[in-house]
Amino acid sequence: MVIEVSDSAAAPEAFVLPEGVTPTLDMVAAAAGVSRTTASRVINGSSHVTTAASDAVNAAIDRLHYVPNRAARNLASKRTQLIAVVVPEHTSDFFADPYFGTFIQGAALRLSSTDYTLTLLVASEADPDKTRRFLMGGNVDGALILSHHSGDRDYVRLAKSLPVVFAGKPLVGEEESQYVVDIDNVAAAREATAHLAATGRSTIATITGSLEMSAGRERLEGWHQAIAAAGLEPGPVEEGDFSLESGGAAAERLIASGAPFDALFVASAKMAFTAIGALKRHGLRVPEDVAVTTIDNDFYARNPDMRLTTVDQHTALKGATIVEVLMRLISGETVERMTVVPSELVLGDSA
Amino acid sequence: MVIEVSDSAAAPEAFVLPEGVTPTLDMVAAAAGVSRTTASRVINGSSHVTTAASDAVNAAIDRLHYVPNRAARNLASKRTQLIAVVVPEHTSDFFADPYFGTFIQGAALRLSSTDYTLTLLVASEADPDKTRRFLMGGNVDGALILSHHSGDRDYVRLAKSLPVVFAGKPLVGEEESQYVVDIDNVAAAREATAHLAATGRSTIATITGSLEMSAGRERLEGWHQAIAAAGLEPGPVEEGDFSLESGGAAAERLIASGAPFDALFVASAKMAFTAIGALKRHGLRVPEDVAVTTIDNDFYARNPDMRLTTVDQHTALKGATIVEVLMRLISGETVERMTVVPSELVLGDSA
DNA sequence: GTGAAAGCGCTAACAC
DNA sequence: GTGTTAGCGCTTTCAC
Repeated sequence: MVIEVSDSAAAPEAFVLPEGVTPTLDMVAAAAGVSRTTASRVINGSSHVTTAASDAVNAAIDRLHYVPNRAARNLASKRTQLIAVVVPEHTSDFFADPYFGTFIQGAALRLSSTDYTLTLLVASEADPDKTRRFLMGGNVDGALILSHHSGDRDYVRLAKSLPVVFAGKPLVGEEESQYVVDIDNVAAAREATAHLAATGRSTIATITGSLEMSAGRERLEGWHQAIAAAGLEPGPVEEGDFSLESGGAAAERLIASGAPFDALFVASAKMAFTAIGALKRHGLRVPEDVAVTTIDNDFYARNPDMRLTTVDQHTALKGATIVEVLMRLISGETVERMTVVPSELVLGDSA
Repeated sequence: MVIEVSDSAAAPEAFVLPEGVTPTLDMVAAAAGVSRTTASRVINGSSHVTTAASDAVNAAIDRLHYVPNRAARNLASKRTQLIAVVVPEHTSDFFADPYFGTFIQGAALRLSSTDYTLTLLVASEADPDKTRRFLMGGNVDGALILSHHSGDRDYVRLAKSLPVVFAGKPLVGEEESQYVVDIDNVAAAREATAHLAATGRSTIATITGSLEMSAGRERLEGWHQAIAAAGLEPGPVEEGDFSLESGGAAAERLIASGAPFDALFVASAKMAFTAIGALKRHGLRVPEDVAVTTIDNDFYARNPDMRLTTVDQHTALKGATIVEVLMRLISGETVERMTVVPSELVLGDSA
């Protein structure tokens, strides 16, 4: 093609990559025989371009292996194409938790089908302002907050000047001013507890998550609701904090209290894992003596020793959904404040 | 300074943020009474600026809450301040693995003390070229490859046009042309196995990792070396693939084979976890009947049922180190092809 | 439908 | 040590 270049016009250079030179939009335009504007239009999928021109540009792009320069594009368009996933710094455990990875996977995968790029922002506790400055400084088009702790208040404020979506409800009120993606914690706990009642258990205890977090409180509420719906009396309650250790510790207290129970709803699989260990150490068989259900279908729930009967909260889907919501927000669409991700009971061997 | 502004020159506006207007470098310069260049110099920490000017600029920055625009900065400087962490798409398990999160944590934390931003790039298997284009298109200053599989060959090639560091050796040869950060797998396996020999065990079996991966092969080699050093005969060998299930399956085969053994080195804690489950199911006590050591001090090794005697490979440190190496590479320093991250034996209850 | 011209906010020679 | 002058590569009015 264009092998016989006459002396006259045409720019042979436009067709040959001068080795090591990154092609620019202008080169593409030249090679396609159109103006830079038209080339830009084609790249950005604008209509109002003849198919002829469009084809020529695309051909040139392929030929030159053209890749748009993000910095230039962002500068001119005043968009960054970057969205931040903000994670808390401290909890060393947080990163090792399968929840983190799975969530990120869902988010990254959803994002990879767009022009957006995900950046992981570790919220420095030593210098919280650094994170805020980065977010507010026009470095990102939006943010996903993947934390649940005290500092959340700051992010709620941040939401006033930047599209922000929370994975799970932040503690503080102001429900009206924040976007949240989460499962229905009350319903999930209700379902897990109802399963225990449905299988004939009469005294259902619970180990709660941190009651400082809405997930903890809501799951406790779900437990209450299911018990009431089944016409039972609430069994003993022990408070955990969603950590691995707290599950076993709470189970120990439950046993030590002497209050009898033949079923147990634990607010998370991570806690259920150690709670069951404690039950076994005390000679209680699961599910024969104590049937156990929980929430999260992660490693702890699928562990080889015993597959738990649990509520799968589709963490990867949650990650994808939160991205979805953020994208809508960024593009100016109207979005529900609360987006509920479906969850479902998965039967295992613990109940 | 410049408090008494006369009617004449000076721009009072420079001191007041016109509400909702993002301050630019020019505004900072104006407010500080210097040229844009000087302001830029101060921001970029260049020397050759009087402290007076420097102070004035910094004061203006604080007053205006100035944050540099990354796009503009990147465009002008031809740097992106972005480094990509490339992870494989497929292995859904990969993300849920504590290794992933812990590694990312280390990398992100190290990076947060720099001006660089980390972006997570999920290598699409459907369209591998997309990942390559993104990386080659001048979108990032460097890349960390956190995969170990077949596709690695592509990244090795990529390393020719972009600073790239691998977490763990890619399979393919060409050791001379790639930067790698890893523990000494041979030494780690040797140490874990030597511990078994040192505690008086005489027949040490092993469950290997995938022998398609250098980590798998090297750990097997370490096992061999330790056994030879102890003057023992090699025990039975079963091949796993680093997956959770493969550990249990390999242990079953080991038992089924009838070959006796009183110790077992498993190439990863993840596999050791299920392998021990299998041993127990067959009435073998750990460590009484079979002493077990492994590699990785993650959740699987610290599980509440039994803390394993294992080699901690300091995954977070590895993440930080790999960033360190990449940063050096980017800044043009000479770096060793291979950087070894220290590892150490941690005693538990399994051996 | 297409192009010309004007920047986006910053860094980097190059003079002074 | 500091300012002036050009762009970086792209999007985007605004005419045509």
